[in-house]
Amino acid sequence: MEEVAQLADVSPSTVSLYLRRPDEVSSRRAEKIQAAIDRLGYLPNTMAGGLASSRSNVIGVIVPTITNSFFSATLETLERHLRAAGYQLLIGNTEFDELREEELIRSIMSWNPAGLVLTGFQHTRKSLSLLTQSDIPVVEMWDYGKQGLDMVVGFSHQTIGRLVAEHMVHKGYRHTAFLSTNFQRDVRAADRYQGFRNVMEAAGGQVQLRELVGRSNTEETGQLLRDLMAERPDIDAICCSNDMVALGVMFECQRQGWSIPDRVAIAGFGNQDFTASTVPPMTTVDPPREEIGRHIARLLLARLKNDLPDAEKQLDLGVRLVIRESS
Amino acid sequence: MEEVAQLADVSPSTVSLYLRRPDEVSSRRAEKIQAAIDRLGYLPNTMAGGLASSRSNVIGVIVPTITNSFFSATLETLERHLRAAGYQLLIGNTEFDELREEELIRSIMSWNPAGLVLTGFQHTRKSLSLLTQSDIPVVEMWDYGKQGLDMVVGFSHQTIGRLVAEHMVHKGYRHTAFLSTNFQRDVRAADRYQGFRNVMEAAGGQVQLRELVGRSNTEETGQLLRDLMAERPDIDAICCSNDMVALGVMFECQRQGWSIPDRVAIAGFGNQDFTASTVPPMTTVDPPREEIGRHIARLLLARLKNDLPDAEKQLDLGVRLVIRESS
DNA sequence: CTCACTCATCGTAGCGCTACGATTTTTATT
DNA sequence: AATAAAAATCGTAGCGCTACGATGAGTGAG
Repeated sequence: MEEVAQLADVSPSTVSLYLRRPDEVSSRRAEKIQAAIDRLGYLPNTMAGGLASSRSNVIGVIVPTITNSFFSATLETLERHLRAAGYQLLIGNTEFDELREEELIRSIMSWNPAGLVLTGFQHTRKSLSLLTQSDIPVVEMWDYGKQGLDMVVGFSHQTIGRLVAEHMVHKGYRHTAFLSTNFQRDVRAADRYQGFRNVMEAAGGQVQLRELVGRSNTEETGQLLRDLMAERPDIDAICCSNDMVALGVMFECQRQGWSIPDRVAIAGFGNQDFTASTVPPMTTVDPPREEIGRHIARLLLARLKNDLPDAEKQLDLGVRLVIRESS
Repeated sequence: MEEVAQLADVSPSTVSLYLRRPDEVSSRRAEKIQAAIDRLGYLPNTMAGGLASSRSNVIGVIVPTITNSFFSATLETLERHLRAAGYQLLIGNTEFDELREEELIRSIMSWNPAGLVLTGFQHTRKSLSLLTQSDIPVVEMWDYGKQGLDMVVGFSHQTIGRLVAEHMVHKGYRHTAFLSTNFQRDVRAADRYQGFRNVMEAAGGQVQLRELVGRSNTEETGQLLRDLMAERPDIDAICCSNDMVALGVMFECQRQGWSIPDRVAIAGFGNQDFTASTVPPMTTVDPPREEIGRHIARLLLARLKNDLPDAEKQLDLGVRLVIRESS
């Protein structure tokens, strides 16, 4: 910066000002400064800037895993919008472990970030106290309906289960199963199950619950399905905790020669790209992946400019039931 | 830090030393300092530390997209290994745009990172000069065989095409097609095509090339396949640029009643989880997703300790052809 | 042509930490 | 007990920038 200033024949302060608020510098000097910057290949030191101004352009985002098209689509959108506003994302993944989340929060907070985005409402006590003690804006995403720390952008997972169950009840299915990734890993799947079961049982139907042990994996899914159908041959519809599980179920049905939806109806969650093309096309629920990212950026930016009314801090983006031929 | 020092009755220097190299502080003070830290909930300021030591614990990683299980698996592994060594990942995605990559490099370099990980060998002139002018360790990943900037960890995409072609030639297929995501978006798919075509044509076979327009998407894939087969009904094998495309092809075959592999054989790339469970199970090529992450971490850490011999800077991790019933 | 006023530029004092040499304390040796 | 050597602790001077009040240049009115 010193060097740039010398070459442009101005003081370092002016260079700094030019970098931060270019229109407050006369165009004559602005040009000289820009020329000097280009010539020297000068890159400002973000850390020094952050230290001096005691705020940073960092926004931390913590997701369970980035190997999952759900969160990664949100991340990508969020990144695009926040980068456009001059922010840098610091991404951490908890691998579905609350303690890792706590570590990550600690680690990210040491950057004194401008904001923090977490997935869901489940955090350790320590995490909560860390977050409430600092006054960093926090967004909890991908869920809705519980007490949030600050801002919330998501949707209700119970509603998803409810929508699918209502659809299945309407279609006349009563002997159903809920085939799920492990609840311990994916707490929100448990909410979807709750929603599904409440409606199904209220309508006089039954729900058999089966959880996968490891990461959801189409092979294990096939095995679980065979066991389930051997034990409960009357099952006529299966609600899967996500599209990947549903895909595994569809493959197994094809392998066993069980026709979909006549022998058994199937529904997933996620509305992943391939669901439109399975044979038959898959009924699923479309979560607002990108919208979540977009709205988080919006709320966060408004909050950082201090004009976010309390009334708009919680956002339920809803979901859309996509009915196709598999049910 | 000041406060911690006062509470623990030592100087700030000692607190700093304790934080950086705890075993150089007597256990008596170490305990007092830790107690003070806990009591005050002290979190060190990473920016101040980075500024003062003029090096940071940041490692930048730039991938085309994180919405892709290829890169995200590598990212996850890389993150785990580097975090264990005290580094923080700064992730950027280029959305397959070289200019965005340049911007990202600039933005990440302003953090003066300890290292930088890029995807592939294609960069703008400016990017190259930025990278060569600084002495930041650079890793180029997910490719191999071209001239790298510094370290390289990946595998040859031509080899992948070659392996699939050799397998298909061996099985007697000669009227083939290569169905691909857009080469502009995915430059490495073009290498796979080259490898495939070289071998297939050398064996007297033919290759029809078809590129998808947008993001790979199973619906568009189906359309493209129908057109292709209408135009070239003699086609007996299709090599797809990745598993998702191959899945779209398999669905369309099922819909059309074309038996796999009798009417047409199919191969993909990626060895994604679902490939083992499709009907029939899909022939594909397994890339060393996690290994790439692991080895990048290893090379980078060795390099940062200055003991990476030049001979070990380039790493071809190879791939594995996974032959299943679809071909 | 002067004066008050506005806008552009500059100088200085930190931001919170680390590096490093100076100083003090502890330990080992005779 | 005295001394050297080693280990632990401390004080000071920045790291590269920004914030902010001080200074200088430019502008229009009288």
